[in-house]
Amino acid sequence: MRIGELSRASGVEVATIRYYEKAGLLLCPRRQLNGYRDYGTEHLERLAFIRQCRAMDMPLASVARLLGFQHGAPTDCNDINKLVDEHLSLIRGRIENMHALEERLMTLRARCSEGKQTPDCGILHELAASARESY
Amino acid sequence: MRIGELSRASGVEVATIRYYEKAGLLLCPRRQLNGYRDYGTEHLERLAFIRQCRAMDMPLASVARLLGFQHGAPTDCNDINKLVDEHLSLIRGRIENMHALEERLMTLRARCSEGKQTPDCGILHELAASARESY
DNA sequence: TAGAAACTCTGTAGTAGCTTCAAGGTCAAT
DNA sequence: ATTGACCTTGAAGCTACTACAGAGTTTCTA
Repeated sequence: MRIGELSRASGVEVATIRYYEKAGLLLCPRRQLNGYRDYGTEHLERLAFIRQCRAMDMPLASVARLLGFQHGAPTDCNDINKLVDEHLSLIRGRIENMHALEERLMTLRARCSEGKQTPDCGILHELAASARESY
Repeated sequence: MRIGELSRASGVEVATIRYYEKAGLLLCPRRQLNGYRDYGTEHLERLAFIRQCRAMDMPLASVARLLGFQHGAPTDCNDINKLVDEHLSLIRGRIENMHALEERLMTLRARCSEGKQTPDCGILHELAASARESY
């Protein structure tokens, strides 16, 4: 399978596949006589695995660790649980942040209505005021 | 005021202040005889304004536009409202994503319990399975 | 069979928003 | 005199790609 086919099968862009190879996440495939990369189903599996992890916004370093667990010698899998737990709290932290942000933006947005001029814009005034309060 | 003092007053790191200057967000301050940057309160104000915007995760390009509105000629402020509205929907989109992610991670996490070995880890199996389903 | 289109290769640079580093100059206190 | 804290610049590193340049290969179409 050439890289374009792998790309279509996996839904991962060609350039990204090469990037993963360089980053050590995807094993180097053998080459055809013309130098083209020649992938097998094991590459597709691995790439799809990476895609699943990335869809959950895991950093590539974590994906690499999971791949290590998957293909390495059997170990206690507490580290895997921990990795997922930590990622979960990261996401939850972000959600909290985003909610606070949403609140802040809604309040801010309510400060200005249509048809005003910039010197009277409640948004700019609010931002400037809270800036002054911050120091 | 030297850069370290401005940094302490604003809560923005020295290197970041210089970065903002290079990026054109912060006006170049005059220099002392020894070449040190010499800031006034107007810089502190502006920097604090930037910090407020960044705390709401606005991209620097948007911050630059807001600064332009703040210090430029008076205009209709619909563009400001629009900028905030768009940022708000961006944040809301992210929140939705994050919630879906949280769900997915919780389900994933529930697949494995303590004291297992990697070949029996439900997390790895689940990830591999959904990878296989994806192509 | 010629030529165009689609594919592949490598290496490099660009993106956002910083952070860190290297190598040096300045200044106050000991 | 020297230590330590501060300042200067420019360049590189970070994440995870994406885009481009310039070249070679394969495949389709006229």
